[in-house]
Amino acid sequence: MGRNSGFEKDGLKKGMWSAREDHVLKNYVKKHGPGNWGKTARETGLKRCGKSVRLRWLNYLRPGIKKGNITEDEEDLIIRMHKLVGNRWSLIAGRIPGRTDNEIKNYWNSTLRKKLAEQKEKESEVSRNEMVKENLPFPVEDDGHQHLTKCDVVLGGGGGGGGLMCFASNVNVEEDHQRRCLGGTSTDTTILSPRVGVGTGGGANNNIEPTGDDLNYNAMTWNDSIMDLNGGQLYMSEFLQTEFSKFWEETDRFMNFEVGGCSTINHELPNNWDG
DNA sequence: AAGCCCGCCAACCGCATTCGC
DNA sequence: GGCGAATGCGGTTGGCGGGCT
Repeated sequence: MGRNSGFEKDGLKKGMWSAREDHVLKNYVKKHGPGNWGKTARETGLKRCGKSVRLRWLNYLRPGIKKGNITEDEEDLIIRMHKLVGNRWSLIAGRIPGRTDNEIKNYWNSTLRKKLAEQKEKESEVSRNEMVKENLPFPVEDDGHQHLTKCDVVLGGGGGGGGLMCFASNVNVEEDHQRRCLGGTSTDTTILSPRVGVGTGGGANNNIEPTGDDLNYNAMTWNDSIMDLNGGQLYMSEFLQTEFSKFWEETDRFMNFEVGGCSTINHELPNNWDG
């Protein structure tokens, strides 16, 4: 498996690592600690470039590396994280102990992408809009607007104040949406019906407001939300420190969107839920 | 049995970012 | 601030191995 073992190019060894090379690298790192990979490569006499040495250590030799199949829980987390951050493999790997970005990337490209595509294919066979419409107290016509899907999470970065907040809306966003559409000023890209969101800090302009009425035309688009995260490493890192199991639990409780169409089912927030 | 195909995954590569001087 | 080296990251490559014909 993998590259062929031990051919040389420009005086540097390429391809698969031998057991002896692993042994040498392990011993060296044990003595001197990880890092300074160029020096490590030179002093071990491994005839590998620093990059190769670093990669071998991080992806294979480093203590705590978990080998073997990805569990269902891990897979679930990968899918959810990927929805949030996209191909940020190192970020995703950071939330899954013992797994490397390379492993997750490979797993995604070889297994999950295909799996999800098949799943989506199946789902598209069902007329979801019809199902959803049945749950609404008034007739709905599809207006082609972009809507959240069940697993989407609305993220907003806020200025000032640390910590995370999680909010949810208990307005009937569908009704709200229809009302605003009648007003004739909505846009195609506005997220019209967020039910649950997370943001950092409080009260900043670019937080998605938690009420349908306030969720106006300056609301963030989905892409804006992601861009905001990318632009705010601090917020993202704070977010990634959250207890995900609890977070998803809350998310699942309130997000009952179905894919496509105007599709919310009104949920009242529990009185004691304070986000 | 032999040849072919394809999925898996370790490793490579190029680019971006960070660090140290 | 500029520059080179080191490090980090994500896309891609390519060979092994198993399944299929």
